Amino acid sequence: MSQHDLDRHPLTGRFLMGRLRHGMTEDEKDLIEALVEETVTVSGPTVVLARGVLAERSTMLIEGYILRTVTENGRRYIVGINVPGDFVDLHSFALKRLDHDVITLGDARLGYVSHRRLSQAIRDPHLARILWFATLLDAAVHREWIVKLEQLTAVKRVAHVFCEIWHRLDLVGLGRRDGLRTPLIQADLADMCGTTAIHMNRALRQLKKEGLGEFRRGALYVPDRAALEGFAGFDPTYLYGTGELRLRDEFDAT
Amino acid sequence: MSQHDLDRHPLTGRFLMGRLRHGMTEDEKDLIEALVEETVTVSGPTVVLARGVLAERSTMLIEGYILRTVTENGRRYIVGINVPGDFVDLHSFALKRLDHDVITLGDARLGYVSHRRLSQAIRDPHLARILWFATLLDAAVHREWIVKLEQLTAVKRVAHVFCEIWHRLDLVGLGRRDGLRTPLIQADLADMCGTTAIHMNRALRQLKKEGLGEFRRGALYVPDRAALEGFAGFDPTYLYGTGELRLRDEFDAT
DNA sequence: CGTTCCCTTGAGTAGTTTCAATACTTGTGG
DNA sequence: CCACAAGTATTGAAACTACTCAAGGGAACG
Repeated sequence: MSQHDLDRHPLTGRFLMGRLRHGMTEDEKDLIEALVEETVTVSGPTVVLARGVLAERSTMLIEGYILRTVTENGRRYIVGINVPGDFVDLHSFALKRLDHDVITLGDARLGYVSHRRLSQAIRDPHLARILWFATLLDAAVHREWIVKLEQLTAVKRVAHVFCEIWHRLDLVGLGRRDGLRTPLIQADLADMCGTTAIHMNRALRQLKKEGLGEFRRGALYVPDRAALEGFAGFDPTYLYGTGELRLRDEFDAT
Repeated sequence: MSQHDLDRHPLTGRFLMGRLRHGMTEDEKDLIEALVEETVTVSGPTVVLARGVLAERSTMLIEGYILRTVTENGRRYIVGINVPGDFVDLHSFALKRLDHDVITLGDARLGYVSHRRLSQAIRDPHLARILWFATLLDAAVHREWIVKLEQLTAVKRVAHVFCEIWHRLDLVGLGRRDGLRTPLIQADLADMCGTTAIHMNRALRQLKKEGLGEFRRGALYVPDRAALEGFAGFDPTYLYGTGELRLRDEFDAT
């Protein structure tokens, strides 16, 4: 089903895959694919869009990972992570200047979309709502992070982060069976979970000790996915791909 | 300046006040005011929109406060608070079903806007971008909460919450000189800061001891606002009302 | 005048941070 | 191919922060 989609839309074929993509027409998919004016491949940490800089384009993440970070008092905090198919800074189209930095992690392939073209595209109200929806998905993920930071200890937080990344990879057809591979290091996980790298190290050890997962240089090996998700209290509903919140035909109704 | 605006737009006159409102034409303001089909006054906790329920209208908060909550394992977590002028569940227009509950706090006045009318309204691309912007502001606030939960101890978290509410009230012309009055109780503050009511009680005592602010039955008295903001590490830039991120003429340019 | 909701306090336990020090890994230049 | 440097991962001990359980106090409202 989605292989044809990926062949036809090699740059944006994962955009909203598993979510609203089934509600998009072929014309709309083609149009979004055509929005990408230029693609680049980068390696190592590259700033896609820095806080406070006037944005004139947005970026589709085609391959690789991206972090959204805030630096305060010399320390870095991570407020989100992106996987392929994410229109990572689409919100800069309306905000114009972001409150955070958008930075690649490891090797990544990016597609640039000028705001001029986006302005044209949103003249179609249906397409506008699809793009709007995509930015609101980010906000839903933010809320889940807030809940989990309010609720969980460090061990469970990192377990939840793993579950989320894994599920998001699944949604766009990149999930593996036994875990995940990312360029993340322990310090990154710490910055995502609001803890120190030292404590994160102990948290990972505990995960391993309890047989929930083993993290070794960016790769997580999970013997029992359900056990990990249960431990973290992970419920993928907030990702709007499965479960009660998933969009059905209502979207076009009103 | 804004008094005339409030007279002319008694229901929606605070919408985006201090932010993008200066970039709206009189026609647009009138149009938004006319979106409100019905207003209601409620007292006590009232569910504006519950998680998972198909939304067919959105709600403008005209007076009072609203909380966004998530209930998990029998415990409530607060992921955001709204003040007058907030289009509290505008995001339900694109999401259709929310991942969280939207609940009034104390007495409140609400204005309902049907999604049918919103669909009409966003045929105007400029208006669509204004509404889009409003929902992205929420996301920016979410990110700040994430950073602060990752960064701060309970005492500083609650101080930050106070600073945020105060500043947001200022933006819509409702800020007081000496602090703020809300229907919040200590348990609410605890649920916002990811701590227990007992610990919140001790945190508030410490705030008082250090002369930063005294919280008594919903009212906060602050002798030195700058001291409180410094203590919390509060920087209002993320609210997009002042500072480097504030929207200038760029919005209409592209 | 009692009930209910909200606030307060103490003591013991669990989770996290900090500082200091030590290993392991990977890539680079000699 | 080895030695080194830089980045990453690991460990221990003491101090701090927050949680839980248990109990009591105070104000508001019928």
